[in-house]
Order: sequence, then structure tokens, then C-alpha cells
Amino acid sequence: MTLKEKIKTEEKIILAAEEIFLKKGFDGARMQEIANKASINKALLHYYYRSKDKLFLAVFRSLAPKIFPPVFRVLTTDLSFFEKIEQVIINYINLLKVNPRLPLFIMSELSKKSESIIEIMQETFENMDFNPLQLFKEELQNEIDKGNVINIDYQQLFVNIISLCIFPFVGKPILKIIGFENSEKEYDEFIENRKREVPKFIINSIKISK
Amino acid sequence: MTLKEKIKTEEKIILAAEEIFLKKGFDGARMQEIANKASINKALLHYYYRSKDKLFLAVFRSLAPKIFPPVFRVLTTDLSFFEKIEQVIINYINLLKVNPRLPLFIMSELSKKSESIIEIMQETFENMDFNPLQLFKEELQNEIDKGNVINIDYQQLFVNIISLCIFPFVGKPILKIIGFENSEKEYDEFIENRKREVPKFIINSIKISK
DNA sequence: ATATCGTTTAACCAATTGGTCAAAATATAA
DNA sequence: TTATATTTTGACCAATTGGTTAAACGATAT
Repeated sequence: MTLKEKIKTEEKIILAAEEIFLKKGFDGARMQEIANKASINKALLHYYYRSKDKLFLAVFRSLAPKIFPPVFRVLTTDLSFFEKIEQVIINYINLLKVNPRLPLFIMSELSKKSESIIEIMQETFENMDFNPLQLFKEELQNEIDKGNVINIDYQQLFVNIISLCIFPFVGKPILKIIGFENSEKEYDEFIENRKREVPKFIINSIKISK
Repeated sequence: MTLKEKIKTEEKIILAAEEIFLKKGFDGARMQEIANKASINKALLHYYYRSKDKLFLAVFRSLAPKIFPPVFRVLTTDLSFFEKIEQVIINYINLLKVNPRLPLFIMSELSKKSESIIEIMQETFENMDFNPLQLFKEELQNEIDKGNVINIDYQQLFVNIISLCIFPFVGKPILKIIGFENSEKEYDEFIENRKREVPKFIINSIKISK
């Protein structure tokens, strides 16, 4: 049972650490709180992960791949370009509904602790078995050449798509205040509607009707 | 000179505190560091602002109005709807080029420390002498009625515009990695181009050509 | 000049925090 | 069973941190 228990403990720690770091960030997180959440002694945290830094890096390494994610795998399928855009958006919004704190966490930490974290992020992308941006660029150019899509810069369009998916989650607290009378329910509906509205909005903008 | 000096000290403190809080967030900021940056004794910080919390609230109160900002005052002018959209975007991007850390700061803190900060944010909007979202809603409806613009939900469009402006700044660290080979210069050009590309993108999507 | 007021400082404090250590408990191997 | 290796714990530590205090300083008014 040793090995099994060990994995169990390590896993318990990572899950607890994820939850606390996601909610409070590196600076706001307390080792004691993580230990409590994992139902273990604080010394045991340091037994498995020697320092707060190391523990954080482990957590970050496990979360990093989720933000820029499986979502883009649709690009490798044989759907049409517009269908792919639609699927990416729907998948992305669904992912973020399950992990609403992920983007703010990644971006906050990425903008403070540089070096080591940036490296992890870079490795994460290098380790992907396909290059989303490259695929996107080629497919877009293809559609432009065929006269289906207006001549638009692939980086601009790519960032537009990502922005329209992620920002409503990052900016939720402020958007709720200014536009939704602080109502959680209204905002959830709004997000749900975006699965339809965002693809429409984007395709409207770039599609050439014949 | 007493009064003048006092104002000067208070101002020095707020400026230093803004810089540190913006860069490190509430949890990461140190009172000692703020004191150093303001070239004063740490005890003097507590003389003017009794606690870290109070100081932070003062800083937040002074920064909050900037995020959702003068930028929207164009809505009160007599420009055309499309010109207004264009101006809002250009102004917003210009503002964020000067205060790139502002959005991430506001949103990070807003998503952690609730209550008091959320109240400040709400007051900030209530104290504006015009209601951007309401104006936007009416003008949009007007354009829809005139047949100039497709039938689109004002909340969706409003969030779209804000997303396309803010997110490239919030997500800069990660976007730089995935799409710009970590080049600061390339990314700056990309942002600069957005002043043209984003208005075009939006208007393309909603405008009805006759 | 001096008493009075607000401002500034150095020294200090208590609480928190990340981290250590030696011993206890538990599992594994002989 | 006994010896050995691994895992878990409670007690402890040094450093940091927000915050306090009493004294010094400086300007102003009388």
C-alpha cells in the first residue's frame, strides 16, 4: 500500500495547492492553509515539495497546459474553417466555465514572477504535438486565397478570438457590476449566450458572402 | 510651508503605493518597500494611512475610475455611432499603453478581496456624470431601428468591444510567448495596429451595407 | 524667546510565516 | 521476529511583516 498511499498523498497535496494558489495567488497562499486543505501536517508538505516555490512551480506546471489547450485540437480535424472557429469558441467557453479562475491566475503570476514561470509556459507550448497558431495561419490564408474570407492578419484575428472567449471570465467581477446589476444568474446566461453570439460576431466580420 | 509639505508627502506616498501595489498586488506589496520608494520612514506611512488596508483602499479608490473611464465620454459627443466606436477603441488602447498594469491589477484584486473593494467600484460608477452603458444601448438601438446595424444584443457588443481592447494587455505575457516569439517590439507594433484593426473588425461585423 | 502644534524618526514589538529536526509511527525486507 | 527504510508528526526556529511608541524635530503664533 506504500506506493499507492504515497501517490495518494502527493495527489492530495497538489489538488489542495491548486485550489489555494488559484484562489489566492502565490503571495496570498499560505503553506499552512494548503496543508490543512490536504489534511496533512505542514512538515509533510516540505517533505514532498521542499519549498513553497517548488510546490508552486509544480502546480503551475500542471495548470499551464490547460489555458491554451486541447481546445485548439479541433484545428487538426477536417471541419470547415468556420466550423472550427465555432468549435474552438464553444470548447473554450465550456472549459472556462469549469475553470473560471484559471486565466486570471496564469496571467497574474506570469506578469509577476518572471523567468522560471515564463520558461514553464514556453516548454508547455513546445511540448504540444501540434502548433495551433501555425495551423490557424495556414488555414486562414487558404480561405483568403479562395476568396471566402477578407484579408485579415492572422495574429489580429487569433487574438480577437481568444480575447472574446477569455476576457468575460477575467473581467467578470467588473462586468457584473457595470452591466448586470451584480447578478450572478444574469451573467451566467450572458456567458452561455456567447457560445452562439461570439462565433456569429466573428464570422460576420470576416466572411465574404457570394 | 507646512500644508504644502504635507500635501507633498501624502502625494508622494500615494504615488509610491500605486506603483508598488500595481506591480505586486496587495499581498505581494510591502509597507517597507512603499516607504522606501516614497523616501520616508515606515512609521510615517502609518501616520498618514493607519494601516496597509487603508492605504490600499486609498490607492484603489484613486485607480478605479481609470479603468472604465473618460474613454467613454465620447459617447456624449455628436459623432456618428461608428465614429464613436472607433474613438472609444483608440482612446482605450492609448490609455492602456500608458497604464498597462491597470486592468490586471483591478481584476485581480476585485476577484480576491471582495466587499469593500466591490463597494468602491460600485460607487465609482454611480459617481459618473453619465451612464456609458445606457447611452450605448440607446444609440445602438437607434442605429438598429434605422437599419444601419444588425440586430445585436447591446451587452454582447459592449463586452466584445471592451474585451478586444483590454485583453491584449492583460494577456500580453502569454500572447507574447505563443504568437510573437517573446519580442517586445513586435508586440508593441501589434498593439499599435489594433487601433485600426479592431474598429474595422467590429464595424465589419455589425454594419449593414446598403 | 518660548510654548504649542503637527511632522518625522529610530527603536521596538507581537504575530505570522516558511522552513527544519529529531522522534514516532508505519510499512517493507530479512 | 527483527532490522531497515519510508512516511508522518509535534515542537521549534529565524526571518519577515504590519504596526506602535516615545522622543526629536521643525514651523508658527504669542
